[in-house]
This record gives sequence, structure tokens and C-alpha cells, in this order.
Amino acid sequence: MGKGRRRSGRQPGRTPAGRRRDRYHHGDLRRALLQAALELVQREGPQGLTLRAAARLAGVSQAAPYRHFADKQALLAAVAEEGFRDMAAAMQRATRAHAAEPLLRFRALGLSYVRFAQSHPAHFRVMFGPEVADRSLYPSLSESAGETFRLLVQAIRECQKAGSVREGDPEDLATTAWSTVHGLSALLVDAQLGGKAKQVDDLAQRVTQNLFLGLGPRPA
Amino acid sequence: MGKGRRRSGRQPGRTPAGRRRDRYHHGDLRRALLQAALELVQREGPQGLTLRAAARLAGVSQAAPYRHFADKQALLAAVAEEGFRDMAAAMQRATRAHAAEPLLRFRALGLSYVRFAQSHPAHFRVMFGPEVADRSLYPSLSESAGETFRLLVQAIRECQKAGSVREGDPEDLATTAWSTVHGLSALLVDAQLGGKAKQVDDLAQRVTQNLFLGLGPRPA
DNA sequence: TGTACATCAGTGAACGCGCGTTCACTGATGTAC
DNA sequence: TGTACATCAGTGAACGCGCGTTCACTGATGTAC
Repeated sequence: MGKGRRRSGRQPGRTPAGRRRDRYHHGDLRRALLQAALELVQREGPQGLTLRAAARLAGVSQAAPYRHFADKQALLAAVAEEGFRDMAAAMQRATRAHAAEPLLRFRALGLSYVRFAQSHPAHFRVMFGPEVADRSLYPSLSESAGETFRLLVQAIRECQKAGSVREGDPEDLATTAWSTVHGLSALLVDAQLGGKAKQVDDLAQRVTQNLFLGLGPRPA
Repeated sequence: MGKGRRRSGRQPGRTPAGRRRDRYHHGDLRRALLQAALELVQREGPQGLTLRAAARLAGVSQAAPYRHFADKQALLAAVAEEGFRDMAAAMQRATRAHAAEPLLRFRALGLSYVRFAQSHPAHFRVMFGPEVADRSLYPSLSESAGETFRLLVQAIRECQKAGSVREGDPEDLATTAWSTVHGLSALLVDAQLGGKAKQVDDLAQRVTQNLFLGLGPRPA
């Protein structure tokens, strides 16, 4: 359904956001709607995201989105999926800088999770919020969400091999790690940290350091 | 506005939830609306909570809530405040069992935070969700939210005195502790943990143990 | 290169709905005498 | 103990609104010839 479609004809002039469309066909409405959805969540919270508002923001009639998304849920699922893909990409990018050392790689993974939440709060909200009620209705969303977790598990496994993380079920240990970084992220996104948000990176360093102390090999 | 009001006249027969009201006056509509709101969030998520639905559930006309709450936000703020009070009470109860040992007390605090989230997910959602946009509009809500954090800071201070937590700004350390337990809680509430939720208490133990390893006195 | 045509992305009007909130009201309650 | 009355919690109808979604349509695009 229009997914990934590319026009082969002449490329019409750019339509910068905000300018009124001057063409009947939009060009890449699907992408524009995803962007609009994100902006709405950022500005007014998840309940500020409506299909009509997204259409308005994309400069298109209110019925147009239905050419690209079956219904509102489908748009939300697409936003969430995009978020998971972007986050996984950021995490992989972060680990690549520490190819040699598993523990540093693992740590980079955790930090980039927090940083993604901080720099993409709207994505993060939709990814973990209750808006997409049943993720299993959207297989490719479930898939990308699982991929993120798999990155953690894999990193743990490598640390275990290198002896820098204790024995134990990697999935369990990953869950521990996950909830630690997720907590900091959730507090950041929900703006619970007030003035404290300034030294966010300090905080992230401290939180993940504690995590690693806890996960490290047991003292003899 | 009806806050804490107690009738001095005859106590009319109970009105169990679900039974149609047989009296013109409800008796304690404010409390009934808070309960109804909670049940709606539990059943259908935060966006399922509407003033009209809450009134319906309490068996009352749609205009009745306005006798007790200025608007919808005010109802949400009241739910959140109730949640913070209940949580603080649960945390204090949990620490009382370990009066002698600061570190055990601190640990009990963290565990009871997670347990509260697990057993009161609807409350937790409203307390930390974006529904109450600006907490500062509701001073008594801000107050109760602050009280929870203060419990953590105080526990940290006592641990530091006893030498079981390292030196450092207690507020910073408390933020670390908070985000750790909050992360686990948020994942539980958002049902991200799937099958893993079964061994929640195990997980909570593990997560908090890691936290304490991290907060403990630095090895010499 | 030019034209007819199938495709389908976008239009605009309309639908039914449930929402938050307001309003003039009614009926139960507690109290002053 | 009995009664008049002020208070105010709850009623029910109504408002305007924005929403999700559907529908018959229109106009731009790419392609087959």
C-alpha cells in the first residue's frame, strides 16, 4: 500500500513544510504524515495526534491519509516501528565505535538508548505508550521492537564470553539492563526530572555504571 | 469543594458498585468518581477515561461530576494525587519493618515502589503519564509527588550515616535509585515484559541488588 | 514523438458519534427557631 | 418535637466541537501502442 513506492517520473520541486502545496499529488505523503504525527506528539502529547491534524499539517485533505494508512492505529504503529528502527540503528552505530571491547560496547548500547529517548521523546512515547494497544497486530512492528532487545542480549553474551559479565541467563540479565536504562529514559521523557535534567549525561553515566557494577563478575 | 466532607445525618444504606442508585444524593460521589476513573484507566487505558464515562460508572448524570471537580484535568490531578499518597504510605509501611537497618530500609523502599506500580498500574499511569500536563497547577499534587522523592533522599542520607552508601549528593544518588526502580515499574505497567513478568519479584530483587552494589561504598 | 487509457493519489462533503461543559431546574438535607 | 427555609448535590436537556471514517468524484501520472 504505497509502502516504499518511488516515483520514476520527473521530480517535482520541493515542498518545504508549512508552504501550501501547489500540486495535486504530494509526492511522499506517507513520509510527510509520519513526520506530522511526530511533530504533533512532540507539541501536544500523544492525545494531540489525530488523523485530521496530521493531514492538516501535511497540507492535505482529511481523507488523504486513508490512501496510506488503513486507520489511525496503523499510523501510530508505523510511527512506533520507525522509532524502533531508528533506535536500533543508533545503538548499532554507537557500538561500532568500540568494536574491540565487549564491555565498552555494551555500555555504549545503554547510553545510546537513553540518548535516543532524550533526543526523540515523541518517538519514545509512541513506542512504549498505550496508544498502540496490541503490538501483535503489526508484525513488522513486533519484529523491530524485538530487534532492539536482541541487541542487548547479544551484547551480554559477548561480555560473558569475555568474562566481563557474570554467568547467568543472558535474557534475564538483559532485562535487568533494559529496565535500568528504560527507567532513566522514561523519567526524562515524562519531564519528571525538572532541573536535574541538565546533567542528564552525568546521570546516565552514573546509572549505567551502577548497572555494570551489578552485572560484573561476582567478587571472589 | 466537598473535599473531605462528612455527612452528619443518618447513614443511608450502602450502594454497592454496579447497583443503580436509589437515592437522589449519592453520599460520597467524589470518592466514587475517583474509583470509577481508576477502573476506566485500568480497563481501557488513559484515553478511556472521560468525565461522562466516570459519571456513568458511578450511576450519576453527566453533569454531576462538576459539583466535585472543576473540570476533567482536576479529576485526573486528584487521581494522581491519591496515587502518590497511597504509594508514599505503602513505602513507609514497607520501611517500618526494617527500623534497625538503614540499608534494608532503603531496599524495602525500592521494592515497594515496584510493587506499587505492579499492583496499581492505573494509578501509576496517571501519576506519571502526560494526562496531567502541568503538575504545578495543582499544588497539593506537587506536594505529594515531592514527598515520595523525599522518602528516597532521606533513606539515602541514613545509609550514608551508617556507612552503607557512598559519599555524594543524596539527591543525585536518589535520582539514580529512582530511575532504576522506575524503569522496571514502567516496563511492568506498559506490559513490555511479556512472559517475563511472571518472575517479577525475582527481577525486582535483581535490579535493586545491582543498584545497591552500585551505590555501595567504593571498594578500596 | 504523440495519444488513449488505466491507475490511483488526493478532494470535499457528509455521516454519526461521544466528548466537555453550561444552564435553569429540582429535590433532599440539616438547621434555626 | 414541628416547621420554614437556606443550602447545595444531582438532573436532564442542550450547545458546539472535532473526531474517525466513508463516499462518489476528479485530476495527475505512467505506460502501452
